[in-house]
Amino acid sequence: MKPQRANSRNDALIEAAAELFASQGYKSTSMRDISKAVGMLPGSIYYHFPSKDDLLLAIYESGVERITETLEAAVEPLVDPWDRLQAGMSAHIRAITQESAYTRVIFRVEPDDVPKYKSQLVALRDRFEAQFKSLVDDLPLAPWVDRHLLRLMILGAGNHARLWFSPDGGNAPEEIGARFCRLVRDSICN
Amino acid sequence: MKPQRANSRNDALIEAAAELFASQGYKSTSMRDISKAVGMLPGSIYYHFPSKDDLLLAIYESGVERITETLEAAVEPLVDPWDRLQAGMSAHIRAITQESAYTRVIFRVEPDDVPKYKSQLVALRDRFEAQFKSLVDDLPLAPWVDRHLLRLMILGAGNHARLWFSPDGGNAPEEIGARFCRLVRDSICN
DNA sequence: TGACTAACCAAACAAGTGTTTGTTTAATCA
DNA sequence: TGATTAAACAAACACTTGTTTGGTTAGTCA
Repeated sequence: MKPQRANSRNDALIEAAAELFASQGYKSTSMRDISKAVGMLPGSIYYHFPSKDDLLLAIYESGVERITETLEAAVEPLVDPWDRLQAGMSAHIRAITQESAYTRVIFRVEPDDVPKYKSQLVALRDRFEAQFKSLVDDLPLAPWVDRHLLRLMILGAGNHARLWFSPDGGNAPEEIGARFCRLVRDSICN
Repeated sequence: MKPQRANSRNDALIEAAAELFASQGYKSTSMRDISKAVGMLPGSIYYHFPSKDDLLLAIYESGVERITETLEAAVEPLVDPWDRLQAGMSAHIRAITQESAYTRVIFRVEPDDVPKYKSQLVALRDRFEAQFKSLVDDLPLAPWVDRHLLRLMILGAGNHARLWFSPDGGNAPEEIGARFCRLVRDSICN
């Protein structure tokens, strides 16, 4: 009466692959790397997934699902538009630097790396970025502000954190998100 | 009396490699791709460069030299700190989206892709990013503004443009740089 | 003219790639 | 118990990878 054994190995496989894709990138991770990490032979992976590309696609889908839910959960209880943006930016930084490997893969692996599923991967990324559209649209801004470009700036600032964030020593993701939000919000010219 | 023939082929080779690295990425570009693009056999490349890694390093160095000079030239004649920042951001966007393949490689290929020269590539990137440090430091800002994080936000916003910039249809790099700068400068809360 | 060299070709090399095939083991279920 | 199936192994396959080696050609220079 323990039919979960089946899924457990499948989960371990996808988890190990996500960890490697997130830390080494897609092209630099071989099926042999993955098989070694999960403790099976290279060919055995193909019982669970038809190809390396499909494996990544599955990780991407899980990752986007997680990040969208996490972001929604962080924003939902808040009312003030600026509070909501801050919570969103914090969740963004968290997903990119700390959270599960699934979410980190989304920002590490570019859709270009998998021509076969490029459009799907782009669409998945868009689903996440779209969440910021409403966050920005709800801000009480002067009419001349370019909300589209503001959203792109916010997303860019968050994505970039992957390259400089340091888990120990520097600030926590929540602190970074808060400070980013304050930069956007406050008048910063004298 | 035409000893430049030698360098001309060398330049064509590095140029072709830069074009491919910028558009396809480092791992996805093979020496055979490069050799085909420049019109020689794969092995012939090794007369000019000792390895693929060294080829990338040379491109990186040229790219950083170009972008730093371009940025300096764009900023140098200006005096007002905000004008200088705007010129810098425009140059950044230009280098990432349009300019020579050399500069685009810097933002497309991550140092992680070349473990052998990772530290050198990171150092080269830093040389570029350092230029923004002085641009941000010279801004007349309220004392509570986190200049370090502001610089990271600006760099992130620029780097991100690679993923959404459209040469035709959308705005020109200069227009984007100007609007980005205005977003940073103006108070955007009501 | 003859030695020298820059620049390349032609062909292979060893290692690594994603993937497939046939087989085995262990658990499930009638 | 016996048939069935999930899940993996063992071994190879066809191909691509960066790179090396030895030879060839054309131009330079004393």
